[in-house]
Amino acid sequence: MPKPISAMKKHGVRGSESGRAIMALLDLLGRRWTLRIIWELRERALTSRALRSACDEASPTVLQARLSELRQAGLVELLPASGYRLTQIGKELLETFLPLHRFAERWSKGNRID
Amino acid sequence: MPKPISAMKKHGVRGSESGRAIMALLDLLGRRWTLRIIWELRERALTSRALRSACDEASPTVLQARLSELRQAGLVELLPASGYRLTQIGKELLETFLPLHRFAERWSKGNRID
DNA sequence: TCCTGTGCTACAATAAGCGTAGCAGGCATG
DNA sequence: CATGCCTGCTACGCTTATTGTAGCACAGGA
Repeated sequence: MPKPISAMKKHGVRGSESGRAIMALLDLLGRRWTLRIIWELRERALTSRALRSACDEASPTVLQARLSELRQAGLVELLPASGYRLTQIGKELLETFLPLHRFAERWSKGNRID
Repeated sequence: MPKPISAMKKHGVRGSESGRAIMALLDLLGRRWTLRIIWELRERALTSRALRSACDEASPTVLQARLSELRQAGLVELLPASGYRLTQIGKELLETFLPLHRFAERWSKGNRID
């Protein structure tokens, strides 16, 4: 880790001090459940509890933490009516790695997971 | 986390028991330094120490762990001569989120990181 | 009021990550 | 052989992140 989180300004993103946006983004996405959350929100808004179910009953502690970070980053927003959903730029992010889905299939075929 | 890591067969990938390749992939990529490592290997092979420098002097413990996982997943290989580099399918993975670079720039402009 | 669902949080325990230091092996040079 | 330097890799003690369980306050509907 570039810097201890506790040394950052509240809500900062590790790697951002490098001035390289890609580092900050990779760091943000490289935290547990972040990618998964974005993935689960790919086609519909979800309430926090529905999201938790979708994420295999992950701990609400981390989920809330990730949701805060994602909202802070402007990638996810909370609508009182329908729950959490991707923002416009959040959807753009999703689209950049939608091909990942097809890749995953190809990859798992040549890769003995268990 | 779907299951405690210690409950998995050695070298398994969390999420793989769901039968959904994308989950296993998202989980693999959603560990610290994994995305960054792939990124740093995008255009050249690196020795473990060079990779460590590139990754802002990250702890060798985690780096080695990630490299093992990535090799296990067939995305990275170690060449005695030149060091670590992406495999063919590893490069394909990289290409699926190369657009991330451009996205990161766009994203950071509308996002006050610090 | 009572029930249900929402977003969210406390808290203790476990697991992951970190930083320092150092290992064995290969391979050149003296 | 001895010395030095580089490689991949690991031990270990400490800090941080994540987990799991439980529960909060609030809002709406019956």
